[in-house]
Amino acid sequence: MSQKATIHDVAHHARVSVSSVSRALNNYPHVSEALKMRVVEAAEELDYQPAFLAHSLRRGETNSIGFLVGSIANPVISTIYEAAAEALATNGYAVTLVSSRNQADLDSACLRLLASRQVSGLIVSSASESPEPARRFIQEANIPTVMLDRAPVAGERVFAVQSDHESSIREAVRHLVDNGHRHIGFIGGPQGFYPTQQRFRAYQEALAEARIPARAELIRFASFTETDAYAEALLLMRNRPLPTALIVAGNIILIGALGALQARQLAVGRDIALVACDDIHLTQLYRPPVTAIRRDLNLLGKTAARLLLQGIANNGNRTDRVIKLPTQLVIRESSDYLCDG
Amino acid sequence: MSQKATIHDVAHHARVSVSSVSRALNNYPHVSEALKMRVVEAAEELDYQPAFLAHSLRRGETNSIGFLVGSIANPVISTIYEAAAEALATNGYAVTLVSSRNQADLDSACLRLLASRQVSGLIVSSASESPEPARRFIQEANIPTVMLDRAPVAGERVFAVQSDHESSIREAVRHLVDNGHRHIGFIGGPQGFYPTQQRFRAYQEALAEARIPARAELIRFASFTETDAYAEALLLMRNRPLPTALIVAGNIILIGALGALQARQLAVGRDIALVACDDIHLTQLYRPPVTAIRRDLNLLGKTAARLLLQGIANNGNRTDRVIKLPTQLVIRESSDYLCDG
DNA sequence: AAAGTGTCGGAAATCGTTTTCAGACTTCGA
DNA sequence: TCGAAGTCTGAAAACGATTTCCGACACTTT
Repeated sequence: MSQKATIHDVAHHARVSVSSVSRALNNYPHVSEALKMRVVEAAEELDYQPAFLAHSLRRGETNSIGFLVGSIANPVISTIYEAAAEALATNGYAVTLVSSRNQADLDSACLRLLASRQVSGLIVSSASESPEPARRFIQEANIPTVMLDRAPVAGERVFAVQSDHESSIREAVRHLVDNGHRHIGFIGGPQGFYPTQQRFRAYQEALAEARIPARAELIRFASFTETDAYAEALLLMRNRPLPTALIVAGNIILIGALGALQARQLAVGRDIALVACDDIHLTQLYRPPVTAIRRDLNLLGKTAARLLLQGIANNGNRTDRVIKLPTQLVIRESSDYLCDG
Repeated sequence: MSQKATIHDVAHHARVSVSSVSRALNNYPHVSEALKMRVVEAAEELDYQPAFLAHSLRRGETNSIGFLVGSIANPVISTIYEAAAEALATNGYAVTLVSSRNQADLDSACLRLLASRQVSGLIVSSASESPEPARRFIQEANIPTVMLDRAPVAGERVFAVQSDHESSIREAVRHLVDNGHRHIGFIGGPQGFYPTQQRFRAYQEALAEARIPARAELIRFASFTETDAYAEALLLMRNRPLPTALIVAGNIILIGALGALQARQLAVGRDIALVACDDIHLTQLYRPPVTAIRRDLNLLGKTAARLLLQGIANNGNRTDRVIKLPTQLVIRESSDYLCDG
C-alpha cells in the first residue's frame, strides 16, 4: 500500500524544495522555525524515513559497526556483545555480527566481508589469535578498530580493551600454594589464544616466585570444544603424582574438565582443588561451588563501545590506546581448604 | 595508500566502458571472452570490490538480514543464532543482530530500525510475545520473515519454525505421574511468552488426563532474570504440602530454581524431582544430573535460515508456512526415582 | 540608497553502481 | 545482395539521498 516515501514526496507535500527538506531534517543552520515545522509535520504524516542506502552512499558512512567473534555461543562473549551492542545502539549504530566459527583462518575473510560492507568501526574478538593476514588487514584498512581481550595491533586508529588476567592468576596460584599445594595443573585454551598466553605466563611466573618447579606434564592446552577439553583433562590426570590443584582457563575448558574429574571419580574440593577463569553460573551452582576469576563483562563491552565511538569521532586524536580492566578472584569451596598431600 | 578503486578506474584501466565492466563482472550474456578477460584482469590488478552501498542502492536489496532477539546472552538463543548465521553467511548474506533487551515494548522500534536498513529478510525471536504494534509492523512491512519459536503471524511472506514443546512436557508429566508424583509444580517464563504458553497448556492438559487437579498455588511465572526466578521459586516452596516435583521452563528459570532449592535445603532427586526445559551443560554436570527436554538447536537455526532463504527467493510461492521440530525428553537422576510421598 | 544578512527555491553535481537504450558490427538465410 | 536477426559495446539514465551554487527576496543597518 504505502510505498516508502522519498524526500521528493515530503517536499511536495510540505510545498517546499527538496534541499529545504534535507536542511530541515538534518538540523542545518539558516532554516526558519516555520519551515522546519512544516517539513517535520509532512515527514511524520508520510512516515518518511531517509533511505539508508542513499543516505550512506552520499555521506560516506554507514553508521553501522562490525563485530567479529570466534563464537557467539560462548556465554562470556555473548554477554560482552550484549553490553557493547546496547551502548552502540543508543548512539545510533547498528551492528552486524560475524562469527568465524573458531577457525582462525577465516578471520581474514570475515574482516574483508565487514570492510566491504563499509562499516564505520570494528570490534574484534575472534577466537584464536588472528594470523598475519588478518592483522595486516586491520592495520591497512584504516577502520577504527577495538581489539577486545586480544593482542593489540599497531595502527593509527586501533585500540584495545583487555582484562587483567595475569594478576588474578598470580593471586590464584599464591592462594593454592598457601594452602599447601605443590602440584598445580593448568589447562589452557589454544596456545595462540591471547588470554591463554597471558594466563599461562602468569601461572609460570607465580610458580617460579614460589620456587615451585613447573612440571611440564601437568600443563595442557585444548581447543574450543568441550570434548577436546575433556580429553586433555583425562590425559593430564594420567600423570603421577596426581596434581592436587587445577587451574582451568575458560568456561568451555571448565565444562570439559568437570566432566573428566567426575569420570575419574575425583571429588572437587577434596581430592583436587579447582580454579576457573570465568565466573559463569555453573561455578556458583556446582557443588561444591568453584573458585573463579570474576570480571565485569558489562563494563568490558561498554568500554569497548566507548573507545570505538571515541576513535570514530576523534579521528585520531589523543585517547587511551589500550585499557586494562581489573579482575577479581572469588574464592569458593572448590579450593578453600588445606592440601593434606 | 590505495584508495578503493571504483568501477570507473577498472574501466579506464581495461580501456572499456563502465557498463561493460559491470556486465563482465556480473556474468551477463553477450560479452566476449576477450573483454571479460581484460576486465577480470584489471579488476584483480586494482583489487576492485564493488561498493556495497551503490550496488545495493541500485539493485534494491542489501543481501543482509535482520535478526531480532530478546537477549543474545541466553545460551539457547546464541546457539540457534550461530547455526542460522552460518547458513545465511554461506549464501552470501550478512546478518545484523539487534537485541530488544527483553523489553517487549522495544520490539517495534528494533524492527523499524532493521526495516530502515532495508534488510532483505527478518528472523524474529524477541523475548516476550511481541505486542500488537510489532505484529502489525511485521504484517505490513512485507519483508520475508521467520518467526523463531514464536507465535506465527498472518502474512503473505511470514513463516514460522517452532519446537514441539507440548509433547515433551506431556511426556514429562506422565513420567512424573508414573513415578507417583501428585503435587507437580510449574515455573514458567513470562505469561505472554509463546513457549511458556505452549508448555503451560501441555502441563495442564497432561494433569487433566491423569485426573490430577491442578493446584494454582504451585504455578508461577517469572521474568527473564535469575533473581526473579529465584524469588518465584521460593514463593512456590512456601505452600504446603510441598510439591514433590517441579517443572522449570527455560534455562534462566532453571538456574534461579536450583539456587532456591539449595537455599531451602531441598535435595534434588530425593526431596524433589526436577525437570528442565532446556538441555544445557548445567543439566548434565549438575549432581544429580537433571532431566531435561532436548532439542536440536543447530537444526532449528538451519531450518529458520532455509525457510527464510526460500521465502526470499520464491517470492511467495508455495512452501511450508510453519514447521514444527521434534523434542526429546532425556530422563536423568533428578527425576528417575519413585516418589515415596 | 546602497550594502549587508538571513531565508528559501531551483537546478545540478555527486556518491558508485546497475540497467536501459540505441548504435555498430557480424552472421545468416532468402 | 539485402534485410533481419543476433552479438557486442558505449553513452546515458536511473537509484535516493546530500551538497553546492546561485539567484530572489525581505529585512535590517550604515
